[in-house]
Amino acid sequence: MTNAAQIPTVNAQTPVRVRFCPSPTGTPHVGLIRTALFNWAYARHTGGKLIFRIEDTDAKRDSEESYEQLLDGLKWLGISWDEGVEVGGPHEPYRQSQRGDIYRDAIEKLIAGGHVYESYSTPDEVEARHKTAGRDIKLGYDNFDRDLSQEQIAAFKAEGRLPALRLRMPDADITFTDLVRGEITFKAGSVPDYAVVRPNGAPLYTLVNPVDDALMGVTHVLRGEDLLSSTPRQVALYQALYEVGIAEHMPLFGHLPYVMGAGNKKLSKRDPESSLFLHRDRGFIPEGLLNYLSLLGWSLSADEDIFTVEQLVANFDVHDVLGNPARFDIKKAEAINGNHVRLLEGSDFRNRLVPYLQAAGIVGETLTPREEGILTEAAPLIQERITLLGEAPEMLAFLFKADDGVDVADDARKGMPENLTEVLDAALAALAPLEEWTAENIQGALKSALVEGLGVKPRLAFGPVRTALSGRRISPPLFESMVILGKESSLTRLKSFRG
RNA sequence: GCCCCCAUCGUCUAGCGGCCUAGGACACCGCCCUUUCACGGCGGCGGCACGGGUUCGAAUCCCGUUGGGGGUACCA
Repeated sequence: MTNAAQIPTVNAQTPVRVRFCPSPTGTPHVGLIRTALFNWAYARHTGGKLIFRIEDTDAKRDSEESYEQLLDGLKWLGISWDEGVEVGGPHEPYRQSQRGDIYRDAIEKLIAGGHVYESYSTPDEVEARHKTAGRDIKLGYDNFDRDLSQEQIAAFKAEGRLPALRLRMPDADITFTDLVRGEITFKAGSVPDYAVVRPNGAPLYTLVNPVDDALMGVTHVLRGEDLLSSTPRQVALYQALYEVGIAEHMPLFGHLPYVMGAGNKKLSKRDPESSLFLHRDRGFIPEGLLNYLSLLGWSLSADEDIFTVEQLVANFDVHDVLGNPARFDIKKAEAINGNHVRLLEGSDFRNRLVPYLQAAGIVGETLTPREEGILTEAAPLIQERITLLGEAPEMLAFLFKADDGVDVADDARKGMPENLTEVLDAALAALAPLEEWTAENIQGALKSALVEGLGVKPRLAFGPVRTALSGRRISPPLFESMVILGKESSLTRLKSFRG
């Protein structure tokens, strides 16, 4: 490591190569997705490449199901990658569990170059040494095995002990310029030699992540702030990798702020709001969720909160990302989603409702022509009334049900006028003779019969009709709903509600 | 303990030395529109953590304090 040539760094001319490299543990977390989004946006903005790599080096925690969910989530959101799992690329394979030979080769080179050494101390022994010396065990590894003599090593081997491999950290400050935080320096000696290979030969994340980034030519490492403190170790490893011919340059690092949950803790996997799929199930649309997520640490301009992913790509630059943690605010996320729902083209909105209607059991797996028709007419009625697509089933169910299948919610029975029966009778009498069943005619007939005729306030006049037809206190616009239902159904429901 | 990061309305943010008596959005509270609920419109509430510098001038630069967060693994 002495007098070694300094590793060159990435400059503004270097074509951008970023990567998203999750470990497949658990269901996709919105913080993870935000990281994927920023990497993707930066790649698209700069005309660079996004590599999608899977860091499944911990067999105990990784799962195939989680891997599938990652793919599902990314595809749903439209976050595409240029190299990686499924699409292939020049650096296959892209799952670290399949790259064992590559790591073995890197390890051999690092050993040959004297950058890593065998460490026989067990964690318990390190802790014990700290305790007897009266030091805090939180100090971490004590570099005990750094300069073991050949005799000591032979003795450990004779005991049958297997060594972990540790990177020899340089005895100098480590400085790098973070893309979102600026220059950061870790003082010499503050980071102990760290393990890169387990005693059983399995490489650790600390090794494989930089090795793969180096091999894949990654230029910008954009990742969560939780990895900030491991950066000096990676910088040191990169230098070693350069010296043994594996790395060509030092990437630029950018640590994205945490996505916080309630209180002052980061949004936990156990926190339901962290689940990408929960949001999808509730009816977030990709446009809305992506818009909201990109607002966590970044902003388009001083006064625009609603924007498209095209605008994001056109304007996104990591240098503009803020370093402070952002709280995930579900209310704001929903409000932004509502804006995007309203922005949807009518037929697009209508079609996106189908899976939610199916999930709620309102319609079957394939819609009947009649259901298709109802949906087409009803969708425009609720597009500006909902913020989440998942609200549609409750609002539209009555249109798809049989006349005798309408349930009346408790709160819909409240607030009925004293003369409920009289109102219903008058409504029936006014509607029955209508020849042209249009919203205008229905409104006119009801208004003159109830509001003007009986002198009932609009709220009390139309409330009973709404409840009779929909069974709900809240519904799509009443007269238009009655048109969709048709005259016969409307009158039938009015009669049966009258009892 | 040590190391590192962060600090503008309740929340997300604009602000990169004078355009700031600090702008927008969400939330909240009024009013208007109105067949319910929404949408939309108008208005209100509400913030530069604190203390020192630097400067003619600081939310903006520097230092410190306080507060919060993360790391300190043979997890990632």
